[in-house]
Amino acid sequence: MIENENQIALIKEQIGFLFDKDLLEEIYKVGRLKKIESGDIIMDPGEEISYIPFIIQGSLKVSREKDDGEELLLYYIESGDTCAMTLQCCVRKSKSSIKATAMEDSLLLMIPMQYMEDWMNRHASWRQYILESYHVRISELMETIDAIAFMRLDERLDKYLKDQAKLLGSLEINHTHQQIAEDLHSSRVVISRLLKQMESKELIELKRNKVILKGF
DNA sequence: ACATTAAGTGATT
DNA sequence: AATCACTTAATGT
Repeated sequence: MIENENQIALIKEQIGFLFDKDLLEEIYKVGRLKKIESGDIIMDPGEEISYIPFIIQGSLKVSREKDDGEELLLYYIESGDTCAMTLQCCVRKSKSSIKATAMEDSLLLMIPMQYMEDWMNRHASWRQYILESYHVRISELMETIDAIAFMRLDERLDKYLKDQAKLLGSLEINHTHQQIAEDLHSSRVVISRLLKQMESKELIELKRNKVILKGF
């Protein structure tokens, strides 16, 4: 049960417009808030899922992961979003096949999944939200598939940096070359070289653990 | 000062 | 574009 005035105000502000009043009341009743820190893993492949997470504040990165730890970034989710893969898991009562990591300190609203079906039947705004959410997610998946299939790695890297900056609202990206390589499913050496190239074109500035975008 | 981790580079496939 | 092998630079203890 969420009773704190400030928390309710915050939820209302971030996702209130998505749902009708009755549903919001129910959300306050059964939901609970969870703070997570940058880098925390929210969901791991194979994990049973018993709640649906909504992002109230911050952002998560959703990636596919092989058993040997190799990764590929699928898309990001931010405030007002939920994770489509989670929804799918709830319906089919299957296990997660993706990994979600916090990109910054974030706040999640957790809804136990047993309400899913009931709300689908009783609340039009919930139905619509879920449908819309699938739609957006699929579009984003398409975009990353296009990027992998049709873009050269240097273009992908450029897009990656810009996406990252936009999402975090900062031109300073605090990632190591290794982490960037993992997101793009490439190797550290290759990323280092491409970044070096961009630096010599004065597009970016390189520091340890940091990439600074210039002039966008 | 030393160890550890991140980043840079030439050569090879 | 990836991998290897090695160097150099930055940072923590």
